[in-house]
Amino acid sequence: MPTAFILFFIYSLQQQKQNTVIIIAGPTAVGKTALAIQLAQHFNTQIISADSRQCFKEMSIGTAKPSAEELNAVHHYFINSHSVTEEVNAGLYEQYALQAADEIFKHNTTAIMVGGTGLYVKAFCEGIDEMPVIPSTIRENIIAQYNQQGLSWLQTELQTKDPIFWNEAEQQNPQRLMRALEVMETTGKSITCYRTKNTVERPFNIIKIGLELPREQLVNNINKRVDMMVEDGLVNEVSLLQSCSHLNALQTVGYKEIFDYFDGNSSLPQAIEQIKINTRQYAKRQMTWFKKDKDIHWFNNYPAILQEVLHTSLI
RNA sequence: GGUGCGGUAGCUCAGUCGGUAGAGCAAAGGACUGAAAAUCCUUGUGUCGCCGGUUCGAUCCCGGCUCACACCA
Repeated sequence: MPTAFILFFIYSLQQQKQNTVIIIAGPTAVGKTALAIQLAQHFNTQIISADSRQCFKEMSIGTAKPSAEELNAVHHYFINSHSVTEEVNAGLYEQYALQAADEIFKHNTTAIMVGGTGLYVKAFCEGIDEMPVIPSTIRENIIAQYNQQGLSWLQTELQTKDPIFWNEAEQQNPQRLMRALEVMETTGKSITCYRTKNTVERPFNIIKIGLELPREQLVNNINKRVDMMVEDGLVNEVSLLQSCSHLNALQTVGYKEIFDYFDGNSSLPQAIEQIKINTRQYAKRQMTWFKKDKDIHWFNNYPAILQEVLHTSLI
């Protein structure tokens, strides 16, 4: 039983509440999927993905989804559950994942969550504040004006319309500024009014496990995986999505670089190299996020642990 | 062999009318409550090809060498 080492650790953390969600976090290409499936099989339970891109059914190769066999072996929530044309965000994810956990707890006391989207994991564990629904016309209008008039226009808008937010804002970050502006224009209230910083107590245990690899090894995994994606037909997958390239779902490593290639802005080898670089940077951002979470129990060099434990079955 | 152009940060290059240099990218670190595989912030990095000359002082001017590229033979 290769997951023995981590299982032993999980059992040592048993708590008072009946139900438990075991969360596997970590950077891309570290080996989260394989561990999650082993754990799910051990507990005879199901998996909730916490990945903001694998939920899209049109995007498979470039998002490194679990294989068909893996999906067959263990039921996954939030994989292939949405279309790229649908809006998916952290608030929606919280609701979706809580429901999925409820479903699983009907038949099991343990659920597995796995994914690299830190904000989604946080929304699930701690809750995310109720926010007003923004009419799409307001959002589109703001985006259009920003594209036309630039950052300084956005900055002036916020300075005059929402000075409370402005004082604590990332003043160079257009996405954050546009978000605050759309809330102000919709409700007349500052987005800061909606941020309670309260964390919700969930009616189940949460055990967080983080997987980490030495930098060099992770880069190696990333490079190999990107080459594999290309062999598996990444270019073709992306070509089928060309008409969707403007959608949020397609603002994704592995897709935007191939769009650049289609647009004649780079050669294919250049695009592939850029995917590797951008994936590396993405993995780094993931680590920056997860390292801040003091509840995560880290396992370094997990494959090496596996090798060690394979022969000394603890369970 | 001759002519031309070049050799400056890990990469692509800018620059110094002579006072030992700076952009982009990469890299490293960080932030992040409805776009989060997104978005944003911070930070280095150097025998300025080698040897000599002129000069108080050379990466810059001069001479030689060397390497790369292009063209001519």
